Amino acid sequence: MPADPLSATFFALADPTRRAILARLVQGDASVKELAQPHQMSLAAVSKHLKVLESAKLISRGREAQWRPCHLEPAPLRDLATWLESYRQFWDRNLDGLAAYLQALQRDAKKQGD
Amino acid sequence: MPADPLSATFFALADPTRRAILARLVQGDASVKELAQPHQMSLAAVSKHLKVLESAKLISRGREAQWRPCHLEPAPLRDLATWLESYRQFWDRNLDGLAAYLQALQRDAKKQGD
DNA sequence: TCCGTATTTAACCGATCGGTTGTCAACCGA
DNA sequence: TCGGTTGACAACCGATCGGTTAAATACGGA
Repeated sequence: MPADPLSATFFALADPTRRAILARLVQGDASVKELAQPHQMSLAAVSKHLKVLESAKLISRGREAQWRPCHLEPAPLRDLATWLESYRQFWDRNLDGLAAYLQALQRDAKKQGD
Repeated sequence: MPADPLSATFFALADPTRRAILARLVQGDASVKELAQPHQMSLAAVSKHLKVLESAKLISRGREAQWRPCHLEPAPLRDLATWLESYRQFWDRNLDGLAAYLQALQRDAKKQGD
């Protein structure tokens, strides 16, 4: 796993299985077995993916008896958004109407959150 | 290189050298030699990095005599922003004041663009 | 205490990564 | 036409990736 945090974040997200796990965790914490269920691979493989996500601090893990519930951590995603922001000016300059589109997306997200 | 576009984008960005190349390209197109100059590695290595960025469609390449100028392409970054948007609701719920912070960042970027 | 469930670890595997060196192709200018 | 510059390509290398199977660990319950 890469040393610098941003590389670790990008690396962790560069795998569909790991992104699917994150997407699942948006809906709430889950056990390893629960996270593994949709994927046709061994539990050990999923455990490895979780280790990658944890080392990138994208998830944290609790302890509940023999379960190790996974919890989504927003900080690295926020950092990623900050990194992306430094390019927004660039693509705003090149793609008209995108700003408005993203603002609309944000509005929708806000509404859903209410 | 990963098959699906989003994985390819994340993979390409999970390397500091490649991100540095992108950052340089924000300021304008550049030749391979020019892009290689700040990095202490062979030209061939940089050429490989450019191939990764190109296959992820993060850059495109022109032809000017024996030069192959590199050009930053915004589309994958825009797609990445769209992917991130689906998590904004999540971290907005968890980190107060972040939305305002990002909106301020956006405003600043807008101003700079004017 | 022994059993079952949940999860991690270890050892292994083929494929790929990120770098190297060496060679080759394309193009310009003298 | 020849030399110099720019860049790509191939072959190679050690390290790491993403998966496997098998064994070990941690915990609660009967």
